[in-house]
Amino acid sequence: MRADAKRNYDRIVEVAREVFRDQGYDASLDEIAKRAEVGPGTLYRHFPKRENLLDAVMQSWVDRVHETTDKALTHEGSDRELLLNWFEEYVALISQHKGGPAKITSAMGNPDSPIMTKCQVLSEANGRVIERLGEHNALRDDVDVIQVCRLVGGVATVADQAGLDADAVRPMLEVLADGLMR
Amino acid sequence: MRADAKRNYDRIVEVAREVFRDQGYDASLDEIAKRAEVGPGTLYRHFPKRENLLDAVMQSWVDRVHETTDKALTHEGSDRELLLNWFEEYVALISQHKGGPAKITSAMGNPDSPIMTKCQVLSEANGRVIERLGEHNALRDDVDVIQVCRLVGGVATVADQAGLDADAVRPMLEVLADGLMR
DNA sequence: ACCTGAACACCGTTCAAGT
DNA sequence: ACCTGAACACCGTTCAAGT
Repeated sequence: MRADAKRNYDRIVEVAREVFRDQGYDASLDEIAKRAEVGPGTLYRHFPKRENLLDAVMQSWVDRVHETTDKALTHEGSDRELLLNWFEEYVALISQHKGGPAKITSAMGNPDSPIMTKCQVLSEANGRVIERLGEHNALRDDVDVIQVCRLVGGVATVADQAGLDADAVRPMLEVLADGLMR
Repeated sequence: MRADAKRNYDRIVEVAREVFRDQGYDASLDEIAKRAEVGPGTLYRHFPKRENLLDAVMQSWVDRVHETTDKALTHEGSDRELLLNWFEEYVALISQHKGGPAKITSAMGNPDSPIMTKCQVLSEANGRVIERLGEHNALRDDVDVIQVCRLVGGVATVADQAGLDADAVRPMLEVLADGLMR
């Protein structure tokens, strides 16, 4: 990649991260191009679909997912508390930007999505937690990782779109945790 | 209301019902106006916000909600089966149009939404089922009607946006049902 | 090879003119 | 009182011209 191309690429991603944070995932691409001081064509050259830009923005967020999962697995307390705590972290992880929970959760399990690799990161994180609880025989034996992603993602999506706070989300996650445990 | 106004109102709603069914809730209002053979201003006069049009389109659907609830309450079988069967009907009811589950579920509990009365119909329907199961002491005593609407609506939203079929939805509803029962 | 920015298409929304 | 449709603003997307 040529030096000026890389410079533009980085500027666009940096600006997009700010704009998505402030205005959500449906923010105007035109404004992102303007703020990054590039023509709209340049943005399209680097990111043919909006989701390609989302994927680039989420790149720096992968590390945080791993850290959060590591930390959740060291949780002291009952299996139920561990699971519940993880679900809250999961909701927080995918709710960084308005509109994020819906986009991420609907892409989950779709191999053609531009954000597929990010979905895999989340799916694997969930897998680690489920596996740990599986060692204790704490979960139903028919639980599917992707189903759990969709269930918790569904709660996050509703919370995001209805503007619910953590206090309103918690009891819903409790229902999920109870429904998933033996 | 003047005769020509009523005629236009009815035409718009009729056309909108078809277009929403074919293209989902995000269909172009311009196209609806064109197909109904009215100017865009006429559509805006009758329906200042898109959701006012949704509300009018959903009017004829209220009867079906009541019928479906009546039928679900006569279900022979265990409490769990009754609840599960009702959840499946609920998902079907709010999934008539693409984009519907998200709009309806995020409006749930918001008194300012133009589709508030439709949300109340759904909430009351859920209340009747919960009350019935409450008589048998089958449910946790801390379940809130609106939480149930959000949980089942969240599953419906994810299914709608990811294009999942009934077979993929069922196990998720089972988790919800199990999590809600004692 | 990459960028620019004019140009196009589409959509929501408003409002002056008309009946 | 209601309708019409031109007009405006905004946005995504493309592509010929330029470096």
